Amino acid sequence: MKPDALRGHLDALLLATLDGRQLHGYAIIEALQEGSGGALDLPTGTVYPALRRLERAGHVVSDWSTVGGRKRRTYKLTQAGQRALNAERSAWREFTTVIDGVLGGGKWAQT
Amino acid sequence: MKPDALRGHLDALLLATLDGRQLHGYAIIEALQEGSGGALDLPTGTVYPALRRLERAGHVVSDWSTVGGRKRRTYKLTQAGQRALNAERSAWREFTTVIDGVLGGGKWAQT
DNA sequence: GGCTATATGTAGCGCGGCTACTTATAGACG
DNA sequence: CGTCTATAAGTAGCCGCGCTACATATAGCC
Repeated sequence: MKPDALRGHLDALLLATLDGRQLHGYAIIEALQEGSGGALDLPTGTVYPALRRLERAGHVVSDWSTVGGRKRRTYKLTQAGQRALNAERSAWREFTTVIDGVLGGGKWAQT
Repeated sequence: MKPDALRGHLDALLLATLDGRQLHGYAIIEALQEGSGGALDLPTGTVYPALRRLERAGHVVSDWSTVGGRKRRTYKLTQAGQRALNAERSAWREFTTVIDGVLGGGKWAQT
């Protein structure tokens, strides 16, 4: 998976991963690995700044906790984040429809 | 359609647009508009540099012609470009499968 | 002590799509 | 003729964001 492909879709992935549950950053990375069958292995330098952006945007909120001596910053969606997730999902659907149409429609399109 | 979403997928769109026919840059932009139902309206500052990148990469070749007093640079796929298009198509399929899985798999995934 | 896993974070790079602009011709309209 | 639109190609430079490469810290195992 070329890295550029994620551009503009990372927020959707993070919001979707937090949908209905609260996770800390490290767990989000693992959840993304699992949920993608190993295809997504996002570096911390990608995920942590992205989470802070989402928090600044008001899409998620975070709480600190300590589990087994290790500090965790646990994130969960806000209402605005839930709305943003819905928007991201429909934007994704529209996006794939458009690209699919162009990629497939070259030769064997019938009107 | 947010501009970032295209990142990393523009080459696929251009190659697919040139699949089985030869077009000049301006016509490619129009073909993309048509083929996407108006959703894609790429600025020339996006398309022309991208075509030159594809030519440097050996995926397309261009020929100059003059039609109605206007200069046209007409592009067509090379064999390498055709192969690249196939690769882009399967990469796209894989990409959408992965993202679809994460975006959809949040709550109602069953194993 | 050293290694791995867990956990969070930052500085700075690099690239590619976009904005804004330039150049040029044909044709329509008044 | 002057102006406007459509057609056609191009460049300079901005900007955002995912990535690389670090730094930091604790728990647990050998």
